[in-house]
Amino acid sequence: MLQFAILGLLHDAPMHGYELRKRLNSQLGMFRAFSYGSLYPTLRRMREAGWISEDAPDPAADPKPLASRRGKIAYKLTAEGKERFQTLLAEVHPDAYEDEGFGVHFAFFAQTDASVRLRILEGRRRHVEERREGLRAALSRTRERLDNYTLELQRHGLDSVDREVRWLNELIAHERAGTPPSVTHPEQ
Amino acid sequence: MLQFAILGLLHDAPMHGYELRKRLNSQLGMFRAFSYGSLYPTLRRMREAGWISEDAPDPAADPKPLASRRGKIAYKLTAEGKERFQTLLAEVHPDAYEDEGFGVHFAFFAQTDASVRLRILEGRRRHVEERREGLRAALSRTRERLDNYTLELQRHGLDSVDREVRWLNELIAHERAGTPPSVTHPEQ
DNA sequence: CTGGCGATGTATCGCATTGATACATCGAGG
DNA sequence: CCTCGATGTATCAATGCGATACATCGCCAG
Repeated sequence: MLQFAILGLLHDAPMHGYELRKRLNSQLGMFRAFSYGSLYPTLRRMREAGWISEDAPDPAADPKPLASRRGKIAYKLTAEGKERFQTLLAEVHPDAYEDEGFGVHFAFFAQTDASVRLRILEGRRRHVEERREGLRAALSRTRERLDNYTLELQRHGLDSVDREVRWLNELIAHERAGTPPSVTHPEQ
Repeated sequence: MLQFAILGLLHDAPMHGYELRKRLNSQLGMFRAFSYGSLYPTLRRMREAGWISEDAPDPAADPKPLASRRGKIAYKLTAEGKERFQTLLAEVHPDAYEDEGFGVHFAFFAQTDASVRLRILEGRRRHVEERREGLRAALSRTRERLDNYTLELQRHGLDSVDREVRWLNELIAHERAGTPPSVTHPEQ
């Protein structure tokens, strides 16, 4: 998940951890927030796996006698890392239906095959529809037994799930027709 | 957060852990999912804090020689637990603006003072509006630089944030007018 | 020109949470 | 009778979070 997002961001250009975190939370963080506490351990694991390399500046001449000597580190993809990203892009893992995973995978849709896009969108729709049915059932089952606020909360939740289904339907229709999405409403 | 939710659910009636988890994910889990791995440790901490008691059936006659002997445990609130719930209901902690915290607190709005309801709704609105401005800025800043899919994702995110603001506006208006919410649209 | 302040940057620690799994009982139905 | 799904308690490794520490740099107000 985090690894997939990092691979995708570094695919464009090498980056420092700081920049990486900013983009994670602005571009991909619609559904998810990431902190340094998970970023740096993940970068270390990815380096150990050989996906990325750390481009540290020369640790040569160092007039500072202090023990804490830190330089800026530019992380970039290795050949294996690019390969790994392509593999992840192509596979339709169940994670791609979950809230977090879907957002990340969707953000890289422009680099994916049309068939993969369609399968992920349809899987996501099935996933969301299942949740919708669960909410609907809960709402009609517990109606009259719950107070207005709880009902309103459930109704709002059902509403937003409903909207996502419609959004997915539009995207799927575009995908089947072969036309790109989001040409319609230009600005709100 | 989890503790608050458990206190609220046990306030109605004693419950087993299994039932507790089901309700956490159906009634309160609109924004959040809970697993046993957090439920049981939390229940243990709450018992140690004196807020709940575990009503275990007699561990007396036990013909099974096996080491693993487990009985059903009914968790229920103590007097301190009820007191603790009232305290949490009345305080407007910053957590009440976050996604997870807001959903839980909102679910117990029927048991809260009108002034607390209003302050939480307004704090939530401010919080969501800030996120909306961030998304708007990101969208207009990166337009033209991103592909259609990423733009569509950001637009969808902005859209749902926008809808929540409108929802909160309605609720706040009802709150100020003294009328209960959700009387309007009866069914979708 | 200097002192502070905010952005950039790397890194770690304790704790909570997840997701998977194990184990156990019980009622319904083929 | 026997399996299957719901009910039920519980733990474990891996992962993530939130806070924090530390360091450099540019800018600009006093």
